[in-house]
Amino acid sequence: MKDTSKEDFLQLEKFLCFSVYSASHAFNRIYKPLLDQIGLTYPQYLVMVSLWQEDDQSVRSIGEKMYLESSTLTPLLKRLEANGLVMRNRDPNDERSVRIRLTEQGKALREKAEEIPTCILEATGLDIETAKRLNRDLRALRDQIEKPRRA
Amino acid sequence: MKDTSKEDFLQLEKFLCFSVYSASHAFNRIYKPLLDQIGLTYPQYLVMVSLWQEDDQSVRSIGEKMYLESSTLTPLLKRLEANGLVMRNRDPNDERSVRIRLTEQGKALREKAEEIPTCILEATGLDIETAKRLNRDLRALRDQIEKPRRA
DNA sequence: ACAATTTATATCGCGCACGATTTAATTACA
DNA sequence: TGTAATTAAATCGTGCGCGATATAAATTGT
Repeated sequence: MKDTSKEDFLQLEKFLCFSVYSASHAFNRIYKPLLDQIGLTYPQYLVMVSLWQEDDQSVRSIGEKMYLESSTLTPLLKRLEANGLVMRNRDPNDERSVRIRLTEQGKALREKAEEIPTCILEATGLDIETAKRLNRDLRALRDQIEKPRRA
Repeated sequence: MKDTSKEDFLQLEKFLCFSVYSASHAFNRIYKPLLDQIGLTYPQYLVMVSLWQEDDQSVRSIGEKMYLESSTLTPLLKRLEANGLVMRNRDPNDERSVRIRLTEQGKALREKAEEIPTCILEATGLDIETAKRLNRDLRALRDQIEKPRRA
């Protein structure tokens, strides 16, 4: 047998972390042409999805949901603000926190964005069941990894 | 029912792309403390894994395996070179391409890196079977998405 | 009330990651 | 053979993503 277990272990394709890494980039790439049409980047789109689901969130709240630091979100949100999609205002009840609210334009963008997920699911070639299972397993994996970080 | 199908659709957690996105970051984060010890970043580590598996590759070859552009790899490989882990030399048979070869130091690093995957698998809390299935499904997903891009 | 601590966001530097473009070498083919 | 087309890397600009640090506001403990 040519593949000893050690050699076997070193194959990139055997690394779960690489499959996740490359699948993540692959998603980024199919989303790009669709998101270009509505002027969003992929992370910006995910933030908008979160805001469409629940408007008027603090930076902190968005960060917790997206697993991102303020050092990532602050500039991203400023870009969304510069593009007229959100407003950033200090919370009068707690001047430390900044509330992010959708502008009318930001709300309106939802309509255009709504058809995107269907296009994507099509491109993945997945049946609903596999997609659901993958989603469930990946969430569990992420939560397991993040658990000690949030404790 | 409070969740209409449209509202339901907008939940971030229902987005497979977000699960992949956040799982990818999660992996990055657990690898970091381990990779810090051997002076590699996560993408650098993946390139090194590829080189440990097969030394003396062209930039192009690495790019195809990792799904990365030369605009990403060139600076990354220069950093590996600056750290004394690889050598970059034009291929005498085809001056267009650059061959990447491990230095002795780069080869030696493999020993230290070999224990990492075990630590990681432990942190994921996955049983082998689930890990294998996830890996298989994600590769299939990635390949399906990349297929039209490589055709 | 007030000093010490905690919390929320922002800033900075570094390293990806990509698209668009450039440069140089090779190949195709008229 | 010589010119056009293709190929391989590199360069540049933009936007993440994070750790370390800074700043300012709120909370805690006395």
